[in-house]
Amino acid sequence: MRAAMPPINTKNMSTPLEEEESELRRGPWTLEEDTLLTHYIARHGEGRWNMLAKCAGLKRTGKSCRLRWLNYLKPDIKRGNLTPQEQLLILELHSKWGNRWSKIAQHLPGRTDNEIKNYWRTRVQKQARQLNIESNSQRFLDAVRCFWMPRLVQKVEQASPSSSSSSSSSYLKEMCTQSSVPSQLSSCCTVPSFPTFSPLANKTTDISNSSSVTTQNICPTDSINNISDQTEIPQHLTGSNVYGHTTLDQCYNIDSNDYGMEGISFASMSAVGFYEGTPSEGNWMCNEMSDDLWNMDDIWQLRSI
DNA sequence: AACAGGACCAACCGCACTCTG
DNA sequence: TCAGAGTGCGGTTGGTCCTGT
Repeated sequence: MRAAMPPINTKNMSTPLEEEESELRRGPWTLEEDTLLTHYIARHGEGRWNMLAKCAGLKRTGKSCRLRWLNYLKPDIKRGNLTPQEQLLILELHSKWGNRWSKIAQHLPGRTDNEIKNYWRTRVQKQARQLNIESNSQRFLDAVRCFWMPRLVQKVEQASPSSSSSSSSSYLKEMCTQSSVPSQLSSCCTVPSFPTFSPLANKTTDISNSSSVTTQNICPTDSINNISDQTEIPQHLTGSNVYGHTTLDQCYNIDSNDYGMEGISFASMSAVGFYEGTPSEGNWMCNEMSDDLWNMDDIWQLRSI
């Protein structure tokens, strides 16, 4: 992900004449506008955005000012790559709430709904396209939960074993301590328990020690999105939980240093019925996927067996 | 070096809901 | 109760940057 650059954009600066001609400015914000907005809010606070825009001397709509403040200028906005924890959280919360970006964003401090939405559209939906699966389909949701999320959990553990004090990992920890598996999550595959704050397990297990890996059943077959919107986050992820009936070896390559879907085998996908297509021209298997989540070598190797 | 295509992300749009007078 | 203003949200678009050829 590229670092967001300050909105310095002189070519979009209007001349006075142009400003007279068009009452309201549109397009990228200038540094001057950002300064005006920031200083005004620092003095008078947020709210009444239309009035604020006028009083601050901004030739912008109130909506535009609000969006700029909330998505970019607000002091607590966190910029830069989403951490594996955050990605995991997004996947999990999206599986529960769907495209409720603002609601999801509430659980990722410093991240905006817009940023999360962009992440979903550019990264997650890309995977769905390459799998020839509708990103809003249950099949894709299942794939995410059974294959992608466990890998993110691994990555989180490998990358920052002591990060449990962060807000997101604390949250995830909390998730694992709560239980109540939705009845619709019947077992269909087997995956390891994840250590500490895995949202997928309530057992603490060293993932690096395969002998200690325990299994649990989790299967997202039914619509997770149907889970009550009123349910607080962790309640559907629980101790016994979520991923279907293939073995650990089938499910993913535990030695992979990458995270996400990379390293997940075609065989395992097929085993649980996630992928029914065949590698062919134009589909995801034929694309180069340098930064993608599925390991092509594994896929072809397993297909040849 | 130039170009094309894709990825990324800031910003806009339209709609729905809430608030206020 | 109602109309208009304000606000929030999700979907979409367009510009910029990156990468591969």
